[in-house]
Amino acid sequence: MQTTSLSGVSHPLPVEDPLPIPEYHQHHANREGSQALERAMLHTGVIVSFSRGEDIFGDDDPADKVYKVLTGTVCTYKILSDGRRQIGEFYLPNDSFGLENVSRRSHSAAAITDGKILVTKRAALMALAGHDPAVARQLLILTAFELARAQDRVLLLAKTAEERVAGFLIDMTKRLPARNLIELPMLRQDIADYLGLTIETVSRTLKLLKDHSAIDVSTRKVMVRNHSTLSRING
Amino acid sequence: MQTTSLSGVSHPLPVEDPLPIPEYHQHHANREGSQALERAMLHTGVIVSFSRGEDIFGDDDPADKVYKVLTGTVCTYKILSDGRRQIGEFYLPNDSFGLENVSRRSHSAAAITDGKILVTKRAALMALAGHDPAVARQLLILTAFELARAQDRVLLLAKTAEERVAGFLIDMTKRLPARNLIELPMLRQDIADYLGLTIETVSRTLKLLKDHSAIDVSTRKVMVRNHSTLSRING
DNA sequence: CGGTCTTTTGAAGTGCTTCAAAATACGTGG
DNA sequence: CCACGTATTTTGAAGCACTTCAAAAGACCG
Repeated sequence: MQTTSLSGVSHPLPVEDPLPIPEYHQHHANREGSQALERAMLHTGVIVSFSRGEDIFGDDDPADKVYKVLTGTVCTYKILSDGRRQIGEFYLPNDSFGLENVSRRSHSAAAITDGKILVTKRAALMALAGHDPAVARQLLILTAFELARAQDRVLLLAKTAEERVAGFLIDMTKRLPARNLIELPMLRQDIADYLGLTIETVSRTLKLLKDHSAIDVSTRKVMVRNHSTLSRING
Repeated sequence: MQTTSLSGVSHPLPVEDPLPIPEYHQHHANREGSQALERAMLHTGVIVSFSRGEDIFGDDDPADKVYKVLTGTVCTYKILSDGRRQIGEFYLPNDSFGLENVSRRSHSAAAITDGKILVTKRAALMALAGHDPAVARQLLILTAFELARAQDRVLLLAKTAEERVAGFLIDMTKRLPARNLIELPMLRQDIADYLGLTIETVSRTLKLLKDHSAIDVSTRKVMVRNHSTLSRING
């Protein structure tokens, strides 16, 4: 297996211990087939290291690869005409991205933190899926799962600032390993660009949630004090 | 094949002439496999007639079926806590929906106009996909295509009212058969709920686009006068 | 510690919403 | 085909949630 680095430094990468898989994913990466796709990607793919802020692919690049986060956090984003940045999605360890069926990217992807991703040619995966139903099945499940994610995001963006922030935090508790302590890999600006708000509104809204005794906030950590309050606010 | 009606009236349904397929879809429903899934769905599925306003499935229903619009227009939607309705997506003839990987629906689906849909058990499709790679492939392509759609919607909702309406109209020109004359199957309120705006803002914004000589508007038709102006406004 | 980046806080501005009502389109029975 | 009642769309004026602009406070890192 090749190992390359976007920053030009090559990392010989030992195959690591299986990463802890959040419950969220275990539920979907279930039964037969789960390992088949994993093996297929590891076999045909390349591990790439990246550092914070680095671009992984650009807007309008050919969409011929599929990605899986091994460590670190990645986001897709697009710069709007007025200069604002909208983040499409955050991808945490074990999340796959780049699954959408387009010829060219409509988003860019960038690293939120240092990390490693597994990069696989889509065509190679499709070929494997063509004669291994387990691979095909798992690829479909992943894609259909990402679809549900994107649909939930459409709903989130229809809500008020307080509901968006609450929804974001609830989603994070489900995606991160520790249930009540959210260790945020991203900055306030990233959260703002994800929720379609300004950084000031995010800051003020977090304070509001804190005043409602729903959470405790520090710069990079959010402690969920009252999950039901948060859920109620989420709507 | 069975034929049922949600309105309780049974329609004996002759197999109709092949529906005109918009270019948009031809591009993706290409080559080998396209017919395989189509045949699979027709073979294992049921055709259901519905009339305007009727619900096709409800929020929290088991998500065990996949749908394809034959005629008419369908939308998925969710009622938010404050009573507002957010439309997830519109589905036009030949569009598939309900592909997302969840156990229960997070949206409801309803008919925007009278029409017919093809309803297939997801499990049946998955079983067929398990021993026919062409079916599996086409199912993945459809799902990955729907994913790209949903991601584009996230971007749309980040924009200004004028950009949203322009973007909506451009999308419609791509999805509907006639290129410059958009025959809207939905009401202003549906458009508003789709774009996360109020009906008043949609009305005012359409007028604005008309004043910019980008379009002509009547109640159920929009004529695109200047596609490049519309694209520029879209951002 | 000193410098820089990030976050918070405050005050004023604005794009969209809300509320209200007129104008128009639509369906239906006569 | 017209008249009438209802549903939809448009238009106007006021309000508000979030943004913008500005600056202080705090966090991070060599």
